[in-house]
Amino acid sequence: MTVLPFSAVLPEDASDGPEDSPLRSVSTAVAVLDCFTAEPELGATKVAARLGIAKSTACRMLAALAAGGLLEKAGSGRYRLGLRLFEYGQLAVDRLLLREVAMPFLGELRETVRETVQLGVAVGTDVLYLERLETAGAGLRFRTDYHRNPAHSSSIGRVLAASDPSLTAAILERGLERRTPFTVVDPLRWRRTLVQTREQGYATCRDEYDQGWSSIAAPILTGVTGRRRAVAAVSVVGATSRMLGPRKPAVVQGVRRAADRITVALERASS
Amino acid sequence: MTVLPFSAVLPEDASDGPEDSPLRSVSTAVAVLDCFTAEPELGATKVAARLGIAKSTACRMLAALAAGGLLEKAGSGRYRLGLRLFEYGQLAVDRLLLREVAMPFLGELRETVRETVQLGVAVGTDVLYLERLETAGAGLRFRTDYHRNPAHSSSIGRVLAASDPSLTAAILERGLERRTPFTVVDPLRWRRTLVQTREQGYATCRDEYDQGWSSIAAPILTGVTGRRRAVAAVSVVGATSRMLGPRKPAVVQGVRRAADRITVALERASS
DNA sequence: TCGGGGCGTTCCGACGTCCGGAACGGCAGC
DNA sequence: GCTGCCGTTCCGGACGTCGGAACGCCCCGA
Repeated sequence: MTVLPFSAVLPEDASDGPEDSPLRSVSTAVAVLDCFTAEPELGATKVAARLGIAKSTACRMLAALAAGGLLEKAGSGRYRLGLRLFEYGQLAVDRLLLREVAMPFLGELRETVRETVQLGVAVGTDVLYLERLETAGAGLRFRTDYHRNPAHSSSIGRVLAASDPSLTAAILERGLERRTPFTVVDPLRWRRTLVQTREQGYATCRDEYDQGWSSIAAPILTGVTGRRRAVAAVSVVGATSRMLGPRKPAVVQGVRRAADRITVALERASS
Repeated sequence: MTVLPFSAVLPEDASDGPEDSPLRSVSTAVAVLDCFTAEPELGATKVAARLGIAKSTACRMLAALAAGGLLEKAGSGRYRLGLRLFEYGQLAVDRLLLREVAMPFLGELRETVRETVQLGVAVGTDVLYLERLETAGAGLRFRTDYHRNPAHSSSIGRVLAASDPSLTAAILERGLERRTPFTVVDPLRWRRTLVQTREQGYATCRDEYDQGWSSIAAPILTGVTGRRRAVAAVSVVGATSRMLGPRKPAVVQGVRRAADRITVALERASS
């Protein structure tokens, strides 16, 4: 089992670029799948328009993907992502040593802080959440319907960027999109948050993604001493008043402790 | 949002049959993906051998899928399932009304019984677990590294088959594979468990999949009265002594109550 | 240190599969 | 009932794709 897949950074997004790789039909099939990230249900016409291919081609693609279970046919000729993708996805993360090792510590952290706990990695310039443990008794429930965030407005993203110059560059090149009035969109100020993150050993994110919600993250490190890099990060997210008020020191300590213990456990397990 | 994808039954497995659908390369690409359900890591040679295609073809397929993020390249030319599949999979289940509606009730059920709680649907002749809520204080932890079971040796599968003759037939046609000395492999006896399930309104499964572990399941129904069908099922799984001993009535009541409430909530939400 | 085997990758020509346009059939709305 | 929209099917021509063989690499054993 491997700690993490290779493409932790820049897995070549290729949102609309002309796929120049071989196996054109396979490439377009993947592009067809990608259409369903934005829209939950799509028909042949819309897919064809979005990809600039013939309607008949789109129709064949949809049918072929549905035959393989990657898509499923809804009633009126529309399609949606299939459950087989859920299976594959579960297999993919189950085989990640990182997740397996981190899980018990995430559970403990949730018990300690009684807030939502997350485990995230970088995928391109986004943060992908491999795990999210919710807690019942944390007042309002945190939104659970996303699994990917722009890295710049996330405490996990900040932690990951702080130890990875190429990720930092990629994020800045993509641009710091404003989500709330509090999102840090000035490159210089954003870079300063990274410096602070390195000094403190943890990152915070106050109201920058969803107003009223803040998070604190700490890095899970790998590599030899002196050249350590964050492969992932642990974060706690909750209402801003609970995160950055009087409880902040306790939360910070909990997050850092969990991340450090996962780091150690990961080293032992991958040896 | 839709309650459940269409292919709740028989999404055409086609494990090794000669794909007669168009888009041959897409079909083989899907077949390549399928190879990774059994093995976590594969190279071009093994994929080619398993599918009976040329090594060069397999290599191109792997490269194309990796370019799309569905696979990721491990160090030495080997590949594994990519994190993008995890994303797609999460999207697929997030868009299921069933899961969204069921979640709070599953959480409550876990608090009540303090055991692992599952939500499952039928996929072919297997049960696919859409959600599994573990509990910290339940003694030994239940194995968490699978998301798909043969339906015949699962209480959820029994509940689903009990209200679906075509699923029953498909399961029997595939054959009742023995997993433990307690697995019901006699078709007649197995049919009787379905009858009992219908009479009781819930199903049990004692030591049939993993010795020492048993489960109790109740159906989530849909459709008009008189012609109701189980689209999914809730189950509680734990050590056999805790499941089928003195606590059994309490567990049964809890499971049935949760399933009934999800049924009602689903009707209201999809109207 | 050297040689061999295994593996992933690349190259090439011939084959055949896939693309795009147009026509068909079903559905919903006006 | 008509009309527009959409998913699906059919067809011929173009070009992407397949399989075999050769290459380079790494690992293993001598």
